[in-house]
Amino acid sequence: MRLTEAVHEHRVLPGMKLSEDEVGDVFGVSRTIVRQALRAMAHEGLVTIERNRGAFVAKPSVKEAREVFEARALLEPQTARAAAERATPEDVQILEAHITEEHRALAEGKAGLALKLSGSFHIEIARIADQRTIEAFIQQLVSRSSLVIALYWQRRNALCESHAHHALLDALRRNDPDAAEDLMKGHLVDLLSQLNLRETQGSVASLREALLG
Amino acid sequence: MRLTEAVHEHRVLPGMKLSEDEVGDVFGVSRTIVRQALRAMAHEGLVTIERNRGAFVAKPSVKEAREVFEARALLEPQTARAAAERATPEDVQILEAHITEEHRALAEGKAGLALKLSGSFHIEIARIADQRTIEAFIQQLVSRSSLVIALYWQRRNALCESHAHHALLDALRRNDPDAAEDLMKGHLVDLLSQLNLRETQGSVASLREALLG
DNA sequence: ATCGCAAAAATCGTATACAATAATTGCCGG
DNA sequence: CCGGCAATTATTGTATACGATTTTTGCGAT
Repeated sequence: MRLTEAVHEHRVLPGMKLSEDEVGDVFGVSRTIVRQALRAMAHEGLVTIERNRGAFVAKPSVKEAREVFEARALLEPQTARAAAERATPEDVQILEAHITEEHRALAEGKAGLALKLSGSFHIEIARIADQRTIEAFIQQLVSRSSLVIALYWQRRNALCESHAHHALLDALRRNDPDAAEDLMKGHLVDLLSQLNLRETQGSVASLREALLG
Repeated sequence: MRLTEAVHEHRVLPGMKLSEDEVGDVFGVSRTIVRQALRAMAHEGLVTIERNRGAFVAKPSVKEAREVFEARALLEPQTARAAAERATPEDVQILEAHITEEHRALAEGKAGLALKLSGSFHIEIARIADQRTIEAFIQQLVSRSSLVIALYWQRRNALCESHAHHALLDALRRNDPDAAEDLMKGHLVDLLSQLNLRETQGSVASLREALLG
């Protein structure tokens, strides 16, 4: 859904209220549909719903941020290993395209889009590993990581990322499970180390502006 | 929700149709509420929704069954380790109560209830580990495991289970992370080994009967 | 008797209307 | 001038109504 993308691309920020009427107006759909979408997003941890108060973009706590990366540390290295065992040339090609897109987005200054693509790289690896169940979990974790990054990221440059992804791609191309597992583990540690896990409160702008701008 | 419990206790079986009107009648609520619940259950993999056809209790394929246990194998041993590091006497007491209830349910011939309690034992361990994110994943996996068991279980006796849970409880009581991790790993392997992962098609009885009986 | 097609019934998807709850505003008293 | 209470406004929760799609049923032809 487009609202999910807006969250992934940091066009709507944690804490922002997602009024049912307002979202419905923006997308030209009824509240029924909006409610469905919001509840689905709540299930993935992207929004929190407070009874009789409405839906808000989730603001992961520091503890939750750590939990997300701990869960990723349990799931992704092993998944990268399995992916390296199974990766075909077609898979490698798809991942290459992903990285290319990611670079282009960065070059065009679209940091939000680049972040979203960077996340889908991880999801694609789970798909290559042929683990749909784990893939769904990783998708959730990547989504929530995006919120964590919106809240706790220190640097503004995401250059380090692309290097790690390149190295992972190489390991998959060589069908080298050990390398893939280690690289993924290191990559996650790197990501976590670049977070500033202290309390901050993000600013909340206008929803309509963020979606239409 | 009560419908979720009915699935966990094998009172409604995989493949059974969950008509919105019928479920609404049984519980005395509107279709709106039923739809919310069904969509939530679909998100957890308990039911599958086919557009314009309705919701059905999910029938995990053999591949999906394997995936569920592979995911559990990635998450639960580490979680048991963490739980063993943190377990307090109160935690141990809660788990003991769980096992007692489980035994009583078995003694009373309520196999479905015993199965549900056996699942909540695993979830409780994640709670003790203080990992809410992973806890939510394990909850999903336990739910889906219940469906897998309904479809692929061979023996009718679940006695082996209680022994494994006892041993795990001991490891937690002794705050022995290594033992907890190994025991959990072995427990999951045992569970998987008792499944007959060949295609079967379960019989589907009447919904209203199953819920009200 | 069986297959195919058409009409009827049932069921789901979406929109809208009404009720319940929370947030806001304005007023009054201190 | 400030704080608290009441009425108003806004927003969500739930039910219901209508349209779309699918499934079933019944009839007729082969």
